[in-house]
Amino acid sequence: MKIATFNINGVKARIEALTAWLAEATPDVALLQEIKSVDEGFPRAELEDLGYQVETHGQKGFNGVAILSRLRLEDVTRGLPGDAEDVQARWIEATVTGRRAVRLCGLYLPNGNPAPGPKFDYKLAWMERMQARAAALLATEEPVVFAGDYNVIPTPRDAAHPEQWVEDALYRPETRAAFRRLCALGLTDAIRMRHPEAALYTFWDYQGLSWERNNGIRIDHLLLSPQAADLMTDCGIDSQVRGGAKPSDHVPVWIELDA
DNA sequence: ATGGTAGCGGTGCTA
Repeated sequence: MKIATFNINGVKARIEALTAWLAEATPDVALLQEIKSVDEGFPRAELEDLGYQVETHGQKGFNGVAILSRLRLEDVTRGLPGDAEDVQARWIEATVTGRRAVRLCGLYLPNGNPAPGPKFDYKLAWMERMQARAAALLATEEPVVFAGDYNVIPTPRDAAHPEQWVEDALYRPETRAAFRRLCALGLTDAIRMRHPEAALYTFWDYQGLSWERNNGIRIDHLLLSPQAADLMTDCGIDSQVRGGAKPSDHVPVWIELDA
């Protein structure tokens, strides 16, 4: 079972790039972030025509997450528990069953800039809520995958120029500490399990010739429960997508599970 | 060097 995460930065602007990547990469499941669309505006038919079940959690203008799956999705839930006042569409869950059932969490973690400030406070509070949800899911001892745009640069190795990020909400000590607390629950960073030392990135800014200069950061992650980590046979980053036509500023990251 | 790019939606915000 191939599971990918992709921040597509606007699903309507990206539908051609998205369908081209799906045809090439053929993931069984794609977790999308920043669809920037309400549910009614999502280009559902184009993706259903490729054989995908489509589950969306949209919002007008900003944010928004979705799951595409060629295998049947069940028990779909929308929204991160823990704050009834939070209207931002950043979390969706579903169970996908191949030879085994896997619980999927698709997430778009808040950016948090400028820091300090209310947006940074929201980011840290959101990470605390994710901590609670992850702990609850880990207690099931089932395979669980937490995939998405974390807006977290975990270590200096995850940025081409870490010194440029020291004041940024993606790299501040509080952010990195919250990410480490998540990992300390027993989650495994799929890419780092397979490639502990490599300079690998998933985002290159549109500005300043970042792609041409490989001035990237690694902020899109798949964190695996112990039972999911046991099933992983491969993983990768489709960085070539960043060089394609009308690209997102993020690229897909994927895992293969023996499930 | 106080800019620069992109999406959404129809202005300024978000990233």
